[in-house]
Amino acid sequence: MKTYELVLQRVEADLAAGRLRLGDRLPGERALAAELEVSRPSVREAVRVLEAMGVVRTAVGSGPQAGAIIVAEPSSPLTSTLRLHLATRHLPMGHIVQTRVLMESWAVREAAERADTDADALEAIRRLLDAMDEPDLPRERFHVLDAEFHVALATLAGNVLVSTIMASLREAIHGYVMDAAPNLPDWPAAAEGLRREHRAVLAAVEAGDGDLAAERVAAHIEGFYQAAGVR
Amino acid sequence: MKTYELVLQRVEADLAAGRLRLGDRLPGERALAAELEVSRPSVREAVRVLEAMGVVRTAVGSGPQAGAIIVAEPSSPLTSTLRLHLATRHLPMGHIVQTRVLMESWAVREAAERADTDADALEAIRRLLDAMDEPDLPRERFHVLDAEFHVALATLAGNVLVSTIMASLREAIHGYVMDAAPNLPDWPAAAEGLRREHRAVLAAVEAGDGDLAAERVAAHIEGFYQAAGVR
DNA sequence: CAGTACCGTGTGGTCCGACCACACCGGTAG
DNA sequence: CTACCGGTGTGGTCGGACCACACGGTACTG
Repeated sequence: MKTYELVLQRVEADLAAGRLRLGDRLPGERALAAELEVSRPSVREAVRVLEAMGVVRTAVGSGPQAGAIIVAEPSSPLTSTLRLHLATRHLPMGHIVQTRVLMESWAVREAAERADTDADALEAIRRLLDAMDEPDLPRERFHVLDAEFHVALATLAGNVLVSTIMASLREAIHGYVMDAAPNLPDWPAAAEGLRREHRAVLAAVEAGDGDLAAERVAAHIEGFYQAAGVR
Repeated sequence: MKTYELVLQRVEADLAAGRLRLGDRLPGERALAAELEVSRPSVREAVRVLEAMGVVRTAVGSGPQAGAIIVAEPSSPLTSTLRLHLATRHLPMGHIVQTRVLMESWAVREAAERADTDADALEAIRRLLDAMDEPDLPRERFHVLDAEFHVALATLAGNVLVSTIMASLREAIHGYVMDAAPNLPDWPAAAEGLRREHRAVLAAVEAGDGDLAAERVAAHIEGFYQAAGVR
C-alpha cells in the first residue's frame, strides 16, 4: 500500500461517513500529514489525485476560500481522462460517437416523454439556437454553442451521470471536431443544415414525440461525423 | 499554471504526437525533472495524476518492467472517480442504475442483432452462468460473478467505451450492492430468480431477438435494485 | 470616531537533498 | 557451466526550507 493511498482512503472514508461534506475544508496539508503520520509530499500527492478527480479544489492564501475545499465536479476529470486516452489512440473515435448517439437518443426520448420537462431549460436551449443563427459567427464559436446545445439537451433528461458523461465526451472531442471542420467543403451550407436539424430535434422534444426526437438526434450526430470525416 | 500541469501537458503532447506509445517508458523522474527544469516532486505529482487516470503504471526496481510505463486502463480511474463522487452523495444511486439500464439494454440489443457476435465470448458467458449455479456459493462470490456476467454482456456490443463505463459503474457500486444484499428476505430464492433471468437474457441474445433481450435485461436490473432497496 | 494602510499569520506551491526498498544484471567464485 | 552476490538505477518516502498569496486584525491617519 502506497502512502498516498492511505490518505485517499482516509478522505473517502470521511466522505462516506459524512464527516466531510460539500463545501467543507480538508485539514491543512501539514495537519493531515501529522495526523496520519506521513510526510507532507505524500499528502500532497493524494490531494493532487483528489483534485484530478474533481473531488476537491485547492487555493492558496488564507480565509474561508483557501485550502482544499470539497467540491463535486465529476465532469472535468472525465474529460481529461477521455482526452488522454484518445491521445493514446486506444479509444476509437467511432466508439465515442456511438456512445454519444446512444446516450443522447435516450436523453431526448426521456425528455420528450416526461411531462415535467423544465420550461426554463427549454427556453435556454432556444436562446442557444438563436445565438447560433447569428451571421458571421466564427466557426470555433459555432462549435462551442453546438456543444452547449447537445449537453443542455442531455441534461433535460434529469440524470446527472448521463449529462456529465455527455459533457465530457463533447469536451474531449472538441479539438478533434475543430481539426476536422475544414473537411466540410461548403461550411455555410453545412452550418445551415446543422441549424435546421437542431430546430427539428427541439421541436420533436417539445411536441412530446420521443421516438422522432431520438431518431432525429441520432441522424444529426452520425451525419455530421460522416460528413466531416472525423476518425 | 501550476508546475505539475506543465509536465502533464508535455506527456499529453508526446502521446498525441506519437512520441510516446503504449508500452513505452516515461523518462525517469529525475531525468524528466531536469529536462523540463522543474523539481522532482512536481514531476511526481504529475505522474501520480497520470497513474490515477490510468495512463501510466509505475513500478520500482530496474529493468524493462520498472519505471512509469504507458498503459491504457481507462476503467480504474472511472471506477474510483465514480466511487468518490458516490461517497459525496451528490451522485444519486438511481441515476447510476438508470444509466446501467440504458447502456446494457443498448449493448444486448446490439449484440443480439449483429451477425458476428463472438462465439467464444458467448461460451465464456455460459461458463460464468454455470459457475453461478454452484450450490453453497458465498454471496460475495455470487455478486462478483454477477458483475462479470453483466460486463461481459456489455462487451459483446464491441464498444470499448461502453464496456469500460459499464465495468466502472458495476465496480463502483459493488460495495453498495453487498451492503444491500441482506435486505433480500429469502436469498436462496432470490438467487434462483437472478439465475433464471440471466439465462433468459442470454437466450434472447443468442436467438438474435434484440428487443426481447433489451427488455429482459432492463427488467432484471430494475427488479434487483427495487427488491434489494438500494438507494 | 471613521476610514485606510499595513503587517502578522496561515495557506498551498515549489524546491532541495537525502535515504530506503526493490529488481535487474553482470561479474565472480565454485 | 552454474550459482551466488554485489553494483546500479528505479520509484517511494521523508524532512526541511523558502516563496507568493490572501485574509484579518491592528495601528495609524484624517
